[in-house]
Amino acid sequence: MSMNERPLKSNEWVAQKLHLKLTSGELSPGDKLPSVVDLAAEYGVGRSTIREALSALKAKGLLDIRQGGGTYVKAPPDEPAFAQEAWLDRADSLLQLLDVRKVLETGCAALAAKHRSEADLEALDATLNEMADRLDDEIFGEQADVRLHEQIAGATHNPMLMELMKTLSERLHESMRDTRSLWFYAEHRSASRLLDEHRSIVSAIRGRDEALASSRMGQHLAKVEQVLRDKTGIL
Amino acid sequence: MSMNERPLKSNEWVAQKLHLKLTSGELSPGDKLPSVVDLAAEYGVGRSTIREALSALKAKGLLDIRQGGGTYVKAPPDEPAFAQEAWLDRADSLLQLLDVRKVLETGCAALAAKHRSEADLEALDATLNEMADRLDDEIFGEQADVRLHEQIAGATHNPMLMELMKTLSERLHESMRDTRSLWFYAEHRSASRLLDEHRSIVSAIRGRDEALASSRMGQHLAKVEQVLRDKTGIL
DNA sequence: TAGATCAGGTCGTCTGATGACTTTGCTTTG
DNA sequence: CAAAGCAAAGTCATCAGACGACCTGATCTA
Repeated sequence: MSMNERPLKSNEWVAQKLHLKLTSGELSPGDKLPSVVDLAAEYGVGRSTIREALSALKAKGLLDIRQGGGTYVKAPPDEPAFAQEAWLDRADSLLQLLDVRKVLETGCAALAAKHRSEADLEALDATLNEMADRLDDEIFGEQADVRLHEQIAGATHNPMLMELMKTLSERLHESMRDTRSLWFYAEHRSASRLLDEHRSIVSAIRGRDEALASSRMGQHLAKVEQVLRDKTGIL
Repeated sequence: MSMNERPLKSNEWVAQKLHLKLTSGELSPGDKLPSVVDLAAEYGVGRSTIREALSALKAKGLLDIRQGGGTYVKAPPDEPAFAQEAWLDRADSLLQLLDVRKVLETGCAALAAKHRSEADLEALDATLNEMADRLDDEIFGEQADVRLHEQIAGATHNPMLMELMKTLSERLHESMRDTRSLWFYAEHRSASRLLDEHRSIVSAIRGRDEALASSRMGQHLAKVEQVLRDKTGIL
């Protein structure tokens, strides 16, 4: 029954929805949007509301509205990547990047313990099992690692944290591209130990123990950082 | 020659006119614009046209439109139009916003405990003393509160965290602009209790006790959230 | 005095009507 | 047959009236 507890005004809501379709690639530059009337029907709002949303997106340079012709997706203003994530550019060093990661990941672990659903647990288990099955596959191991941390962020069911983690993770991997790669999974022993740590984190999330999940994640990241320190000169 | 004489659409024309008044200083940050009805009369167009123009300017971050309250000129964004923080728009609800805040602030508290300098401590103490001296000044109390949390973020010496906190904090206050205001400092008792909590957090930071600083910050925010829940219906 | 109530101002949205412009497909014409 | 002409449909642009939601400040009441 409690269907509408929307903190956002309808026009903002529509604008966000459309903005998502633009950035997520569901709509590509050059594509034509449905007519105002159709959009109004689709989102269950009036035409004025749609027009306000479109005007806002147009003001941001995302849309091209042609009278009588329709509404089209404009080519992104060239440098979206740079300006978009301004906060990331504040990083003076990899060390700071890792600190932010620690903050976000421990927080995610705690929130995941609080909000995780059964489906989240299943997904986490599946990833853990895959990791166990292919302990010696270095490339796969790293991908699964990334995926596991993504899933933990996903288990918070908080879109902002997921976005933040995703962006940070990309930047982190980019920063370490040269040095990181596979050293981490080079030994069976390391991979095995990592798996144990991951399991214990997931276990805490399963048990809904926020503090434990957070601290285990913290310790895990500290160890990763330590290895990074020992095996490479980048810190 | 440039045949750029295509007649501007009314809404664009109005948006340009208003934009000029903003950038030319004829309207300064904080100023209140005429009502939609008045603007419509002034420019000889319909209300929808005015609203589309306002929506566009709002999308560019130039205006603050408050339902029932009027339209106000926003402080010009430091980083011009393009420094939009995409991650913030992912928020579906105030609850999620508060969760992110908890993650960031507890993390900041821990990192502040690790990295704080003597100068940071002095600044924190100064703010605490001011809060103590003016326990009954509600407006000042709130400003000092914001400042204290900013200083804690600053004590991490991590520009990314400072940026994230600043952006989040602005958004949070905007979201709660309506309901928050001064209820929190309305009673001497509340202000006094808050001061104690803040002192204990700073104390943990001084002692370089990361875990303690983090948990105290967490408890502090939980209490704030509880008050928010009790005193207002917005959660 | 503190809280409840009320009224006026203002934003938020829907809707029907009308005009302007673009696209498209069909028809006319050389 | 092909090109020009034309009419209809599709779509954006704008207006005006009506209502609801929300904020503020003044008034009333316990």
